Amino acid sequence: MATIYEVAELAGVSLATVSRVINGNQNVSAKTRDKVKDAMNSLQYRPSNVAQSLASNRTQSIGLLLSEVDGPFFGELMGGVEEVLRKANKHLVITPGHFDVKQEQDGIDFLLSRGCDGLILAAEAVDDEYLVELSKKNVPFVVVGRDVAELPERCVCLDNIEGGYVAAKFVIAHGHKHIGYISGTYEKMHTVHRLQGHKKALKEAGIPFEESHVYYGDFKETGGIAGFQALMAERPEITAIICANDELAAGANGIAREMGYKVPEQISLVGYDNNVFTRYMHPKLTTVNHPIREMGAMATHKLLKDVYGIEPKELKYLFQPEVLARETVSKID
Amino acid sequence: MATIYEVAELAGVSLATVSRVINGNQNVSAKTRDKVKDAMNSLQYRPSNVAQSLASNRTQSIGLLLSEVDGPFFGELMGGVEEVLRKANKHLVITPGHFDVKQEQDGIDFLLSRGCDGLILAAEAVDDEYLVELSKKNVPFVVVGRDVAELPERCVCLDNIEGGYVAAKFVIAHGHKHIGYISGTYEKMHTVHRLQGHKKALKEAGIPFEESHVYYGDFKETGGIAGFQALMAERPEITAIICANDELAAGANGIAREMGYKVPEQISLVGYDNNVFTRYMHPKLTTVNHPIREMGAMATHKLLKDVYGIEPKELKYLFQPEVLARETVSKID
DNA sequence: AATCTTCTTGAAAGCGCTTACAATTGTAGC
DNA sequence: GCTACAATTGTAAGCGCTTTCAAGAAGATT
Repeated sequence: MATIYEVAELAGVSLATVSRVINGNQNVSAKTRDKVKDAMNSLQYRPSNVAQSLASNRTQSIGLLLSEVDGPFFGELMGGVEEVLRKANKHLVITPGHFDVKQEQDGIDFLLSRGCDGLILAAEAVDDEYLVELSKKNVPFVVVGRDVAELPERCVCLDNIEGGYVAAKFVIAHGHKHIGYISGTYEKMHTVHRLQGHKKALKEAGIPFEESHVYYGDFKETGGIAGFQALMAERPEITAIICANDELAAGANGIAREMGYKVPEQISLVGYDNNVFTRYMHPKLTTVNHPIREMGAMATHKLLKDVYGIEPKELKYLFQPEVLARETVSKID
Repeated sequence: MATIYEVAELAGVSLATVSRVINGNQNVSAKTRDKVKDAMNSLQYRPSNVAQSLASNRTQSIGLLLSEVDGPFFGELMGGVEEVLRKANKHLVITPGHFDVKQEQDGIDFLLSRGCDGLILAAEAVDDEYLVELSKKNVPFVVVGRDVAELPERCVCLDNIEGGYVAAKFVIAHGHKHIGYISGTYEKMHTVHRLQGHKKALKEAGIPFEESHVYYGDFKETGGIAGFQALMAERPEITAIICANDELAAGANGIAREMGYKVPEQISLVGYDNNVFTRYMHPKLTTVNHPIREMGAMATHKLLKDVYGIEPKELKYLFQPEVLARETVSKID
């Protein structure tokens, strides 16, 4: 691989001049520029990113920490980030945190030692305090999908209270009065918020909230299955179940069919997130839209502004969820 | 961010010694090592990956080129690669090629200029020749999901002829004689191979192959819809349709239901790839397993061996597909 | 005690670039 | 032709590390 020295020599100029044409510096005469470009071409020269980074203290790359590299949710997030970055000619370094505090911290350390100019953190395991500490260290970053009170303008998130609220309201508007709720792990703030919005809608409708209408599981299909079984066994009056995410809803939908319940005729179902797979479900899942792709894109815009001064068209930190009415909620009286 | 100089000074040793302890070199006395480690801790020192890379000409990272960063198929591939890399303490740099020749080439250039020690290429758009040229350039790489004849031991792929064969054989064994086939874009080798295997199975069973039983679409849900409509309109005797991938099958399944066909009672369906979403489908899709996660992992092992001399347990270049019998194929007579 | 080894350590070059700053060239005005 | 200034180019330091080579320290051997 040719280096800048060889290019300089072949073109008969100095290193500095070659560096200038690499970086599009205007203070180079057209003639010189052509000479250098010819030399670069004939040597098939490609600047070493590593050396550039060391010298300039900029890597032109953004680090993304997410929980897992597969899965529909994080896939969309990545897609949103990647698209914006690509247009800005910046690069993406991804590292998974696997829902684990230590791995998330290691991931952040890795991205930093890797010289990322800024970070996008979809961190779920580390606590707020850790992020607040990080923010004091002069590391540009933005958090996705989580609202750290001390860090406004650093968090891009979904209004989960509203999400829980609109889901419940939608079901109530369809005449349901006995509404089950399958929740994910309770520790997560977004779980708490969704349920909080749920309760708010019940209250507004004058429906008393009952703790026994709620099942707490993991965020997986299995949780949906277990939750459905438990709720229907103990509270058979339930006519609708709202799930804290789509995987739970998919699990519930599957077991409902197996147990002989007709969805939505006998039992209505609502998901959350609008994962891509919901369109392959039957009946098509009514769910709450979680615009994670747009949120990822927005987080990227914000970071691009902070780090490179690239001005975004608009900036928005709180996204509003809405119900996507499809086929799993029926009207009853 | 502290540098190695500061650590050296605080510990009262030279740069070289600090470097040795960073790299776990054995020729450092325990006492010195401790001094250095203490200094590193108290300064919160973290070596600069960039500087290390420049000096050592190794970045400890592997580049992965794939078509898209979201989507179940590539998600699983990434997952497989990432897991193996993480265990080997190497890092992953991902770049998407978006099914486009230019973007794939740029992606490879990027990964190279980025100093990746080796590449994993799930390249679909660039031609074989390009890869053969690349192989002459002393760049360690392995190709996933594609068999370049000139590059044995560099390609990890699925036996797609066998895949097409077992799918057709499975359907034939269930008594079907009029079998439709929804194919993806014909230019891709794996498409050709799958259809080739399909024909082989027909031939063995004494069923004449008819060109009008095949529909060529894209690889998306839309192709499945269009294909299903076209095939059923023109060849209503068809009782089973084999699709070149799961998305096509999902499309076919959806439109079948809409058109009032019962799957599998009236029409049987087979997919290909075993994407994760197939488990959310109803009825659950009978499909051909494509162990892309394992293939990604295997490609990574091979590269780890070539680049860093890490010996893998086993190496395997050709994976065998098999039919996962679920709920979309019925027995007829 | 003198010599030979083996361990540890340090000095210094260099990885391929960027970027002040200095030097040179070119241009315009007189 | 000369000066003043702008445009262009070059010099050289330095980014933070690795690594070769040599030197010094400590043990082993006679």
